Amino acid sequence: MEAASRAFVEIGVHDATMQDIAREAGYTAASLYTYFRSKQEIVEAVMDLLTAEFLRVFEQPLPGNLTFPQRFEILLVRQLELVEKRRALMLTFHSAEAESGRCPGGSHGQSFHENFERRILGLADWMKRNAKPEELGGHDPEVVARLLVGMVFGLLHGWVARSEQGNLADRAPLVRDFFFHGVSGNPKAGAKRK
Amino acid sequence: MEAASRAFVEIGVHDATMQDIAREAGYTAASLYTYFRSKQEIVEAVMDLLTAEFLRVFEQPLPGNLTFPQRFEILLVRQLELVEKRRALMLTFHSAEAESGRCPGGSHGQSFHENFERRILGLADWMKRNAKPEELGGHDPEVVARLLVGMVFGLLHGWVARSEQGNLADRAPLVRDFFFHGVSGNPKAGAKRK
Amino acid sequence: MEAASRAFVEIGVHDATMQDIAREAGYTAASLYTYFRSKQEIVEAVMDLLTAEFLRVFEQPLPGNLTFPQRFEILLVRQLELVEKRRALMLTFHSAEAESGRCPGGSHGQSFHENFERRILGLADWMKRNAKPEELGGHDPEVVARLLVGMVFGLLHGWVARSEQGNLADRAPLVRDFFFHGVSGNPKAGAKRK
Amino acid sequence: MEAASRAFVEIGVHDATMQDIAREAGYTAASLYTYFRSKQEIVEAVMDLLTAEFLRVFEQPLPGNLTFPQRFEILLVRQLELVEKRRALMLTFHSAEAESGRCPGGSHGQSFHENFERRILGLADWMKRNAKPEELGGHDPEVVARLLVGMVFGLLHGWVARSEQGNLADRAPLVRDFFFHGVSGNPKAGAKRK
DNA sequence: CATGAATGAGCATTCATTCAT
DNA sequence: AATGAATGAATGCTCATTCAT
Repeated sequence: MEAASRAFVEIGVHDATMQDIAREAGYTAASLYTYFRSKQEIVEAVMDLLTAEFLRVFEQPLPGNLTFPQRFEILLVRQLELVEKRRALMLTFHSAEAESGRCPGGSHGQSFHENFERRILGLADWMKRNAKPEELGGHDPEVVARLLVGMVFGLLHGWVARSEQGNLADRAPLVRDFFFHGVSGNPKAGAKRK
Repeated sequence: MEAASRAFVEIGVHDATMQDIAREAGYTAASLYTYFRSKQEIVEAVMDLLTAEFLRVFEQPLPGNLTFPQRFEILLVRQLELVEKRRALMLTFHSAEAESGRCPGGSHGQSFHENFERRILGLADWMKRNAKPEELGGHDPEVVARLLVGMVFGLLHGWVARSEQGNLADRAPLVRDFFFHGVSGNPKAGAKRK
Repeated sequence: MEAASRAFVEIGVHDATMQDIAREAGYTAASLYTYFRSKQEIVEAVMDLLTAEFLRVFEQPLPGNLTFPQRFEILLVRQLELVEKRRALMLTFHSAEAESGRCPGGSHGQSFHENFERRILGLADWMKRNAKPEELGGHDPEVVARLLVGMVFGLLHGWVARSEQGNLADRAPLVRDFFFHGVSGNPKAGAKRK
Repeated sequence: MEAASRAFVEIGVHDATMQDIAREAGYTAASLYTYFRSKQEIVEAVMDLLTAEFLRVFEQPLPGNLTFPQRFEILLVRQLELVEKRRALMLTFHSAEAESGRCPGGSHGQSFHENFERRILGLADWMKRNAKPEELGGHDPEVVARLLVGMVFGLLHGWVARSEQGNLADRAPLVRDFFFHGVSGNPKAGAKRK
């Protein structure tokens, strides 16, 4: 699966052939079928692995006596670090989602779509456990999660598009401020941004 | 190109064959080559069309005597309406981005990636023209645009994932509030949301 | 047909499309069908034209009071000049002969093969009319013609292969000597060659 | 490659499809790609094989104490036997030379043209090693080789055109005489030909 | 006479997958 | 467990040819 990830990143999920994956793994294509029933199964396994990494972050323990904004920032940094670490793979999957069209037969398992949703629901769940409703401004946690994941996706996209240097995680304060106060900024803290 | 859009949506950008596109258009595959040099050219033409639609919104005139938040909301509604109208196509393209791998040669024209960026830059430009820097909280307009487009993407994703009923444009107030004040909500207006 | 010749030379008989020929002629492909029933017919027409040029040389009058070797040299120069003038086309056709395989149906008319033979038979006929049997050493005129045309083909090939400068016709004395005396040279004249 | 040769002969180099070659070989078309990267590669491999056969003849040892004419005749017989054995394939290739037009890029490897030249140069080399300059009448060995190969080509052409019976090798004495003495014949031996 | 538009028939090539060894 | 060999099923693209205008 590590090898497959590399192949997907370098060649693209769809364009990577079984040969490519096998070469990366040091096997022949035929051998892959000892471990996976199909290419689709490999794709899904790699996707699942990635999603699992994200979900695991939501379950990592946090220091007990923190406020929601403090816990939020820690989570955000962890997520951004993970995004950064897996950025190539994430973008690759973002590009392969509908590859198989509208699920002919509806049977091809975990699409990227589904994985994206699982990540959002995981975050929404974390929100429910870590924030009181009024700390989310009364918003539906799932919607909030959706907006946040979207924002991170937007950042990721720009980060890659411009081959930006520096850590994506450095953007955490920006995202945190935006998340809590929007463009109006933190009125209590006063405006002091880049 | 209308036919191609339909085929892409139904079958997926990659899986749609020239036969599929042609059938949808009432032609044979060979005929398509009278108008496009390759399948890739069709894909790019459709992408460009979609991007052009978005960019056009940024140039539509707005009533003169409006505040930035008011102008913002109008733009947001227009964008959301467009997203809604083209939702299937957008999701399809979101899934086909890296299809050709890591751009061997870097020459295959307008990828989805590029189109996504053009949309963000178009929005950033609109921000510069319509908001004073302090109205964006001093943030870089491009970053703000990126976050906003990301949020909309997140909403679109959920909307489709759950085959949500109702207009996506109905979410405009939600996004507006979130954009200006984050989860903390509009302190002046008081918190009274669903 | 001039345009077709150009297209054949530049692109190859098989690879030249009707579009190519038409472009060269200043027409559209469809228009060609006003004058020729098929591409095959164009190919044959061009071939025939070339063969006719060769055959015409065999009918050009020669000064009356010349010896066979003298007449031979004049003919040779004329042939070589023609070969030189049409060298590109000749080589092109040499490359397209069996293109259509073993004549499926046997109906596709004048192949290059046939044209090659017509040229040989024309030369054999000229030999019969211009040389007494003993002047050909008692050889069958057709065989002699075949050997001679072969030699010229060999020269042409090398001439093109090495982009040789100078006139091919300059080789006439060489070929004449070889034709009459082989490598042993003209015993009467003594050996004085390059 | 044996199968490819058969297919080329029967159907023509260009018209033979991968299917044809595969069928002849008892495989499917896809299987051919296990051994050759493209059809062009097959063509070149078969050409090379043929050329190699010819070149090998030039390296076969000859009895030591023979005169040049005697060695020449032995070589000639061997060449003619090879031409006879491979006649169909040779004629097929003679027809496929310029198939790819004027070598766009000039890189498509061994064309027939090149193979033809290699054969001539091989013969020229043999001449240099086996004949004293005066035995070639002072002629450039390459030119002599070119003329000789041309003559053989002319004979081959006629042999096939008329589906001639009998061995092509039987013509060796004819070619030898012509090569050494031209149409004037061997003055020492007196004229006694068919 | 000329052509834009359209197409049927092909063709080289790719690739996930199978299976005997 | 591993693979060399093989393939069925596609797929993008080409091109000679037709025909209504």
